[in-house]
Amino acid sequence: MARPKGATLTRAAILNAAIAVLRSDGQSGLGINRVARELGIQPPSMYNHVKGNDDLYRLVALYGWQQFLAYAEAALEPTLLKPMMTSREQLMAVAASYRHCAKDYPELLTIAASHRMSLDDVEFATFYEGIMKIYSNALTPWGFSESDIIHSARMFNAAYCGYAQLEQNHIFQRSQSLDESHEWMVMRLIDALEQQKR
Amino acid sequence: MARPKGATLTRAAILNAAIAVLRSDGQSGLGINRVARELGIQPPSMYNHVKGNDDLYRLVALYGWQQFLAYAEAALEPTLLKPMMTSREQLMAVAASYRHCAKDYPELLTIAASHRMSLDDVEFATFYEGIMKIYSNALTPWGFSESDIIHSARMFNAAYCGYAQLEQNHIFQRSQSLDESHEWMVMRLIDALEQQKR
DNA sequence: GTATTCAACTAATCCAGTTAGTTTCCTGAG
DNA sequence: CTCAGGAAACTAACTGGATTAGTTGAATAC
Repeated sequence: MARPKGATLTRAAILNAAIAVLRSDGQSGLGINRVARELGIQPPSMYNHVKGNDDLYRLVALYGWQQFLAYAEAALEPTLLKPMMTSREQLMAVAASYRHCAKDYPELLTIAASHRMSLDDVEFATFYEGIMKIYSNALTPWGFSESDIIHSARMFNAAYCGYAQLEQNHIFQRSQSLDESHEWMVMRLIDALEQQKR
Repeated sequence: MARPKGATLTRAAILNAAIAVLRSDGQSGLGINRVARELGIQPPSMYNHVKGNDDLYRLVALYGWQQFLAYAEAALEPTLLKPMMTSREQLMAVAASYRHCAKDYPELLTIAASHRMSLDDVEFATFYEGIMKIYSNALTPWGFSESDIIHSARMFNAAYCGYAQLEQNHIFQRSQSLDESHEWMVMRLIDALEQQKR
C-alpha cells in the first residue's frame, strides 16, 4: 500500500519519532532502522525524507540546539511580574534553560554537542545568532566588547555542555550533589564575568 | 597459522592499534573490525583480549583519562628551575595539560568524555583520585573546603571537556581565535576561584 | 482521461559485531 | 621426552544496521 491516504511522512514526523526513540532506547538506539520501525515503515522509505543516518543525526542535533534556544528565549521573555531582568538574572536564566532542556529531552543536548556541524549550515547559523544575541543583550550593559562577548558565550556553552556530558557518563564519581555543583559552577562563572565589568 | 611464534597479542597492542586507527580514521572508524584489520588479525580473535566493542571503548576512554593525568602530573613535577609553583600556576598547568593532551591524541579525550563509566570501575577510580589530588593540592592553600574542591574540579573538567568537544564539532562559528578564547576562559575560571579564597 | 510525480515498497548488498566451534601451538607435569 | 591442557588464533555463520536499485500505486496536474 504505497502512499497511504492523506498522511504522508514529513521530516517533522521523523524528528518526533527520533525523539521518542531517544526517550525509550537512548542514544545508542538512534538510527535509520530503529526510527523507521517506530514509524511503522520500512527503512529505505526513510531516504525519501532524510539523506541518511548522518542527516538524521543533524536533524536531531539541530532540534536540540533550537530547543535550548527556545527555552532560553521563553525564560528571558519579559513578564508583568518581571518587566526587566538584570544581566546576572539573564545569565542565570540561560544556565537554567540549558539544564531544564537537558532534563526534558534526555540525551538530546548530548547528541547536539557531539554532532559535527557544517561550517555553512544556515539553520545552525540561525540558532547561533539567536544564542549570541542573548549573551550580547546580557553582557553589553556590563561594557563587554564584542570579542569578550564571544569569549564569554564560548565559556558558558562549553561549561554547560561539558557538565551535562560528564554527569551523564558518570565521570563525576563523588557522592557530592550534582545539582549543587552545577549551581556552584554557574555562580562562579557569572561572578567571574561580573568582575570583568567596567 | 594460529598462535604465531613469540609475539602474542596483548591489550596494550590493541590499545596502540586503536590509537593509530583514531589518528588515521577518526572516531567513526574505531571498532572491533577496524582495529583487528589494523593488527592483521581476524575480528573474532579480538574477543580473546577484549569483551567486545564496549570494552574496547572503555580501554580507549580510560587510556585517555590516564594520559591526561600523566600530562598533568608531568607538568606539575617540581624542577630545578621551578621548585615551587603557586596555586594559580598549578591550575594553569592542568588546563594546558588537557589541551596539549587533546592536541597530541586526536579525539581521544572526546571519546573519554563520551564514554559512560561504570560507577565501580576501579581503574577509573584510580585516575579520579589522581586528578582530585591535583586539584586538592592546588586549592587547599587557598583555604577551600573539600566540598568546594569537588565543585571546582567538576567545573574545570566540564569546561575543558565541553570546550574541546564544541571546538572539534565546529559549534563555535565565529572567526574569533579558538586558542584565544580558551586562554580567556581559563583565566576567568581561575580568577573566579581565586576570588573565593579566604 | 492520461501522464507525471512521489512516497512508499521489495530485493539485495555491504559491513560491523558477535557466537560457536575448530585448530594449532606452547607449556608444564609426569 | 611425551602428552594433556590451555590459550590464542582461526573459519563459518548469524544478526542487525545502513544503503542502493528498481518497482508500484495513489494523488495530482494538464
